[in-house]
Amino acid sequence: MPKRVSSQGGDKRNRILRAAIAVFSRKGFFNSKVSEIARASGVADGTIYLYFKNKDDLLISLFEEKMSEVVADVIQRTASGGGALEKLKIFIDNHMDLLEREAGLIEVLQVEIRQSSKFLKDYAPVKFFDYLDVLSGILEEGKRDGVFRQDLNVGVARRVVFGAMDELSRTYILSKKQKFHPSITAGEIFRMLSEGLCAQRA
Amino acid sequence: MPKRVSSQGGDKRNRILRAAIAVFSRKGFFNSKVSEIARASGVADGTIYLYFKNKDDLLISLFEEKMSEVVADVIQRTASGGGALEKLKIFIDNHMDLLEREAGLIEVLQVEIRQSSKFLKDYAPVKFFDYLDVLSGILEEGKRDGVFRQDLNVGVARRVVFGAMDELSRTYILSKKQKFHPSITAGEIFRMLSEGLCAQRA
Amino acid sequence: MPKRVSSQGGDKRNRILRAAIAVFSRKGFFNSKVSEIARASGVADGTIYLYFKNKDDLLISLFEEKMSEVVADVIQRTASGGGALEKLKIFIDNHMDLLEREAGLIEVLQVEIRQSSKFLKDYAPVKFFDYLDVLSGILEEGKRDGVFRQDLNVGVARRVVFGAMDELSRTYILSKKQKFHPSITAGEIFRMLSEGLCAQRA
Amino acid sequence: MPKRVSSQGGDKRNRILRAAIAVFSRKGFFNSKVSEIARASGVADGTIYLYFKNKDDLLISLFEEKMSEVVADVIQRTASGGGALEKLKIFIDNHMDLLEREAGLIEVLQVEIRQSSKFLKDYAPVKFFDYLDVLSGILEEGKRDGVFRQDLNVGVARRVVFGAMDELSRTYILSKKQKFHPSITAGEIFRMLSEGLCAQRA
DNA sequence: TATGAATGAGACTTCATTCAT
DNA sequence: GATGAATGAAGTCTCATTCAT
Repeated sequence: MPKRVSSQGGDKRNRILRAAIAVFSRKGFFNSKVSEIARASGVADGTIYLYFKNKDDLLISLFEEKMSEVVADVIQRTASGGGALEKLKIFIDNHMDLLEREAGLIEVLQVEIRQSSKFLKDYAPVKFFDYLDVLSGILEEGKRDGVFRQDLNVGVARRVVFGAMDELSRTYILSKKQKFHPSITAGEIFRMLSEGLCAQRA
Repeated sequence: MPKRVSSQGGDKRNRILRAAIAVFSRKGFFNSKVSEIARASGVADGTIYLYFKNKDDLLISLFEEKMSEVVADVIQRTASGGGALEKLKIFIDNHMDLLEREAGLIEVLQVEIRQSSKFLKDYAPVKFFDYLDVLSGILEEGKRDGVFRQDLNVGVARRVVFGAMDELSRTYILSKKQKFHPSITAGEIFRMLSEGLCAQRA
Repeated sequence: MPKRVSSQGGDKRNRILRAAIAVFSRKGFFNSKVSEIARASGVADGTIYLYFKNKDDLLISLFEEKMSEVVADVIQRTASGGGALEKLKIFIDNHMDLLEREAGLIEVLQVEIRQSSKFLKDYAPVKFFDYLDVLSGILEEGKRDGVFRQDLNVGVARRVVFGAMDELSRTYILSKKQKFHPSITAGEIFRMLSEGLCAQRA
Repeated sequence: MPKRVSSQGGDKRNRILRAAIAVFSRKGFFNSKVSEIARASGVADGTIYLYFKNKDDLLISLFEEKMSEVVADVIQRTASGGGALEKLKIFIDNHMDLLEREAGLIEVLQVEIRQSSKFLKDYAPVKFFDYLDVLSGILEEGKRDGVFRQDLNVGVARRVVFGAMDELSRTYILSKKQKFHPSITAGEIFRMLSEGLCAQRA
């Protein structure tokens, strides 16, 4: 297996990864054929097995590597936020913006990875937890600074935030009419999560 | 094809449906074999095809029928709530409670059906929209009564609510340690959505 | 198994036979389903097995019984012919006329029975030989009376006659435009076989 | 799909085709299993699908390709005949001779292809018509040259000739005792068709 | 006799993976 | 490293036949 870092930038391994995102996002993991990814990458079927152990490994590698970039990126972006609330806004904006910047990737994550824990033996989506941990960090900071409620259960809250973003992502992806523009929706989500649904505080 | 309505409750069609829920929820749709469902139902492989057109149809039927019951049930339950806020609480409580009452079903809905729009040709998960529509009704009522913010975007809000519940459901299902008990979590979700994350209103 | 001769005329066994002809002639033996024949007969699937041992037996019985009628009929018809030549003409006319009187039956015989010797174990199409024997009889009579050539090989000749009629039958059946009307064609066949292709005798 | 033209004569595609002829001719199309053809070809089941779309395609390809050779060959052979009558004799001799040279092929053509028009959707046996067209050409030539009757209906006549040859072929194939030797029979057929059955012209 | 739900063997076909070149 | 023809295990589905009613 060739080393991951190649001398050339437009490297074969990356072409396969990119093609896999495209194919998986279009047809789903189980309906995608390895030969299809090979064709889309411009390599032979067998070549894929020089870079990845098998089809499962292709999906996992894809997720791990791309998610690493996403996590590193969102850490940097939120770092520039003044306070927890602003950081949360950046996080949400960024997530929804990924829908446009990395449409295929998000689509794969949406449907494939979240069920992968069930189908792929012995796989824990570490990078997904890293992503959630960024959220936890923001929420903790907010609690510490008195911006968020002191009795906030961060474990639940981070899932509420992620779930909201994620569901709107799915809506966006599946909707053919594309009713919500992701960046506009991001604002709505942010307000709803920070202020709540109620007209006035109980 | 035998008639759908049988005099006995423990009818063959239902046995297949129940077995399918169990198998699909354990291994996922694509990893489930029809023969496995047959074995679990105590019928021959061919018998499944007397009641369902094919494997896809089994999944869709399962979803449509079980979701119909869930929708009818939640409509009735929320009807008893005094105001929109109480109805919302009931809705969320009920959703999280389904995790215990209908564990397998929820698991199937989680991972399979929601992606089905992509994989199953010409299938729109009508019953899922019915479920969301119940939420919309509650949110609209809340706006009308001044309980919820007047500028609430119901289309986004219902997805935020559903996404939050759904993500916590997944967390619950996938977690082997079962950190959050669903009913306790329901309270957290409700508070977070109604009041927001912030310590005080901006 | 009920006795073949039933008290009622419009008997169940006959309904099945008639339906089988219709179905086999439309889709061919291998593409026809027993349940389809049952439906077309207005009986239950299982009922067919009260009258016939299995699907093969249905085909064979159909052939034997209908062919018996055809043979008996053509014997009677040719008996009225004055000489061998006239009898031959009657035989050919009758064969082509069957295409209209018993379209489905002829179609089944065409494609199914003649290969049956290969597919159906231990089956000799006795009735088909009876039919050919009628032809032999005519040819022999013609030789005896000096109407046909003395050196005629009857074994070959009867096959030539039958093959010609049969091929034109197939043409008629398969042709959607129905170029040849069977009775007109019958005349052509008769002339060609009796006089030959040549303009004048060598 | 591997390229059709291989450098070696004993190419994989051809091995499959040859095996298919053997198996189809022995058991008939519907009773032949793909796995049987694979075994007879010495390839894996899946390999067949690298060269042919499906089982139907295998039959059709077999027919088209082999029949092309037969047509090309008979065109060349008849070309050497002096007149229409001699050409007709060559045509008939050749057809009967195929029974020995290409026994399996003829057997497949006999039973399978001629019914295929009914069972295989959207398939017209073009090559079969090409074969008949060679006959038409000979008959037309004979009419033009005054060798054959001027009032000969070529459309019917070519079917009479073909039907006669074909029926004798079947007789030969099915007969276990092999009463008629094909080449001897060919002479009988030729005489019968050219001169007719009658002792003297009516 | 008649029914038709149930059976289950077996067929076709797909496709992840391998390995000789 | 790269190829892609070949493999063959495995899955979905069909349908002739049975048998309890």
